Amino acid sequence: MNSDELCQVYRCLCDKTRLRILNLLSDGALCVCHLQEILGETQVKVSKHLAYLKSHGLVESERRANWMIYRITKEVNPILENNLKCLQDLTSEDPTFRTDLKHLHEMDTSAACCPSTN
Amino acid sequence: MNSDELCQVYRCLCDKTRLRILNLLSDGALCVCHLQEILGETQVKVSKHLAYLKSHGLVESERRANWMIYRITKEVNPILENNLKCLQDLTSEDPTFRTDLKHLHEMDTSAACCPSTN
DNA sequence: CAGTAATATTCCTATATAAGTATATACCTG
DNA sequence: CAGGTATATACTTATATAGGAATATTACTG
Repeated sequence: MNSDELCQVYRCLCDKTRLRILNLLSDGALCVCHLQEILGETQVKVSKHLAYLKSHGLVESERRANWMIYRITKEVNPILENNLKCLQDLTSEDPTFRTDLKHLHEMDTSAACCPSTN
Repeated sequence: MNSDELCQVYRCLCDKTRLRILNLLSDGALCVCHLQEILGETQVKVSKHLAYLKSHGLVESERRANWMIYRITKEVNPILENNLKCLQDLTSEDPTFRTDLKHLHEMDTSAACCPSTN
């Protein structure tokens, strides 16, 4: 990785919605509709931020029927990995991250779109 | 630190000139003219990026006669500290960072503006 | 105090990007 | 294939910010 790619990773990290998405995906893959529900944001907004993250290689996606499942890219960028750990440390301090994760864990994962339901 | 402050740190990190500055300052305090010379950028550009970093608390400055000495803020933000370490790891891979540090070490530090000359 | 050096700020323009509205695409079901 | 659901894209507007030119500020020197 060079300095320009590094800047690009930070550009991905400097938006709150994207940080929230990455925080949630750190816990495992999720479909757009679940992200949308947890974040309480519009479909367009979530979809566009996911597209941004994907276009810069931080996440990857896979279609399952109607749903698109997003996950942190498997060969994780080391810088990203490092910062995702920081995010987890912040979870205890920041109410947004904490509440997001709480919602995630309370969520019904029996729906067809749930990646775990395979 | 909360999620908004975290975003702001990443905003500081997502510009190449600022990353180069932080990389150099990781090695110790420097005046604007030295940064300017090493980076090969205009005075305005360097000064404005330093102002940006300062306004968000990543660096602090101190006047010494005609010169302004900038350094990484002493009570370093843990996220910043973590990423500065990553920068150091990247130094071996990225030509820009490496060359900047090389210039720094070759620089004449006997000038009046040098922070070490105290 | 006049001149000079170092640095900061103001004003301007160009570009990236965030977010909304509307529309398109992909896939499933009957 | 018609209709519905999930997701993506195009278009538009507003805002942040990068960078340049000119100017202001601060401090030193004689």
